[in-house]
Amino acid sequence: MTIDPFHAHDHAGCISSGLKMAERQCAAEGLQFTPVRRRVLEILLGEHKALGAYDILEVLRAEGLGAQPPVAYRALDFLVSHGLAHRIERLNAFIACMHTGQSHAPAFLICRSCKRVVEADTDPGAGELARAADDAGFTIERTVREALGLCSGCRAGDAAGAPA
Amino acid sequence: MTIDPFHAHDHAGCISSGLKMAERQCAAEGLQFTPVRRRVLEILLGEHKALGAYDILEVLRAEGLGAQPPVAYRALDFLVSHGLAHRIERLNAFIACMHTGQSHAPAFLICRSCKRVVEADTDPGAGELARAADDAGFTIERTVREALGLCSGCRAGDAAGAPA
DNA sequence: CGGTATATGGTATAGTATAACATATCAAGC
DNA sequence: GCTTGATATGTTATACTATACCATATACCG
Repeated sequence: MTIDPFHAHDHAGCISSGLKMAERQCAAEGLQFTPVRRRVLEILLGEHKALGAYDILEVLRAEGLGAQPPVAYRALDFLVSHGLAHRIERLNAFIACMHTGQSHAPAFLICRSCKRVVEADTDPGAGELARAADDAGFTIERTVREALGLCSGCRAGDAAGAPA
Repeated sequence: MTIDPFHAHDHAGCISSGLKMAERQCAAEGLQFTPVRRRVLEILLGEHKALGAYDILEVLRAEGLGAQPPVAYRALDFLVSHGLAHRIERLNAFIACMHTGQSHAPAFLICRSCKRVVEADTDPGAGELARAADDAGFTIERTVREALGLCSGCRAGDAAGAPA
């Protein structure tokens, strides 16, 4: 695991290095890293939480970068399809990738109390899904692996409910 | 794995035994297995595919069992919260449980071609999510594990597109 | 049989996502 | 530099998914 947002870290560094990685990748692959796409990634990098498409749209709208849902969805589709962001199925929401460049099979830990999400990089060939697929002769193309629960900080203060 | 819907099996048996298991469990736990709940489970058992809440509502409506979305969602919530059905996050849809009674951490294999879904029962303590959670001091309460790809039958006939 | 919890029926609305079409911009070759 | 084809943006309208809320009915228990 590279960055653990459940604990203290250089957060300004998350944003700037995330943007730099994305610029480099887009240049290398001949992709257009347009202002809207860049800004959406920046918004996602600004939080270690998953943001809904409409949360992002609200920001874009306030900044005059686009007012209609397709603007946000298109930018998110671009980021997700090039591995710069991930969709969290359980939350119908999106989060910046924390492992850009590495080929990975991401898994996510989602804290129900503080809402933060950590991306854990895992071995694509390992795990229960791969074993079950082997047994059934099933060819995996994409996996969704998300755990909900409490991060260590929230468990300390809160065994059941959800404060902020 | 108990039943593999990707291959031939006694499908009438899926339905009748699924209903019987549910009756038994509801009786044992003092739950009301009402007509709507029973019918929704039966509809789900009739397919090894995930059905959307509105697909189910359509059937209920045609049969005079309820016409509004909350009717379907309430029955589905009941079934899911008692382990008689599962929600497939990736599809925003629902499927009957194929392992009723066993305490389990289900994982799903979803064929993008024939749309069938198989439930694989796995060891809750194993896998990449559990390892990542241990590393981070995270307490898992629920997991989502879904793989998308091609089942063996569909891979044979179709390497890329989706026929039926 | 009266009271409390649970289930049903319904209206209205919130939240998530995409189809379809028009316009603009980019990137490359001539 | 201009044409051309591909890519990106802007917008309208609508489809799909889900829940809050209120009223009524039924079930279960003392």
